[in-house]
Amino acid sequence: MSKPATRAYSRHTTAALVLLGNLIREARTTSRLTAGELAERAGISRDLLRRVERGDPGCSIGVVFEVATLLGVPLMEADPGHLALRLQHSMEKRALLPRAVHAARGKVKDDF
Amino acid sequence: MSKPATRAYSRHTTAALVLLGNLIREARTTSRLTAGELAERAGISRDLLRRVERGDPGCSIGVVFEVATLLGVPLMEADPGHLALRLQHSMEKRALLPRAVHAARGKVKDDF
DNA sequence: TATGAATGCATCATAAACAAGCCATTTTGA
DNA sequence: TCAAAATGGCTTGTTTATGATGCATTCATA
Repeated sequence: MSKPATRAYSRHTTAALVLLGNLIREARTTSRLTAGELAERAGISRDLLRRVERGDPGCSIGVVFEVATLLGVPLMEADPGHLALRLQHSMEKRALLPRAVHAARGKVKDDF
Repeated sequence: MSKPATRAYSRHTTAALVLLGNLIREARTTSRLTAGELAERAGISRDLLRRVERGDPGCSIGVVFEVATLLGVPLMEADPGHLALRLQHSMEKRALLPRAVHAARGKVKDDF
């Protein structure tokens, strides 16, 4: 009984997922690692790695990011090494932002 | 008995997750959307959105990416709009790559 | 400064991810 | 070519994420 995907994903989301999966697989083959080898290093099953490389939306984001990290596939950062810096800035910025948002009565940014 | 994260994540992975969560929350507050409103639009519970904004590694990557997409938070693409193009290139490239990797006997890219 | 609203955080039931194992098929390199 | 190895794709049982609910706390704004 294959689950009938109770959740819907936008085209953009699907594209991002599949792209990330492709990048991971490319990086793995470039590194000459078998699926079994990489799965073992990542501490996951070979089956799960297969889903990751496919861009399965149901995979845990932590697992996907960890595999990408193991292979050196860039995640959020535009230039490598800037992730930590961006995170720091983000944390500082957050301290300044309002902690709660009350329902907007006027116009809401709705153009998406 | 909540088992405390049987899985281990690297520092880099955690940073990327928290950063993405922060970006999502910043985008939400900037758009003046409450957690309940955004959760409803994303088709998820408010509780899950909270975990997403926290950078919980256990969240489905599809859910996280979908929320980010709803808010316009860039995912893989350096410049917006290039995701589809990158995906296309990736798919073409994949057709040329070897489909199986046999265990390397020589030296393996192991420097990570 | 009130006060209605938003958020944080528990708990519990349920749906879904995940691991393990197995076999068929494809691929690589000798 | 051919045999060993890698991959694809199931299935089953266990672990875990998720939704629903409720409540305490904090916040925004009138």
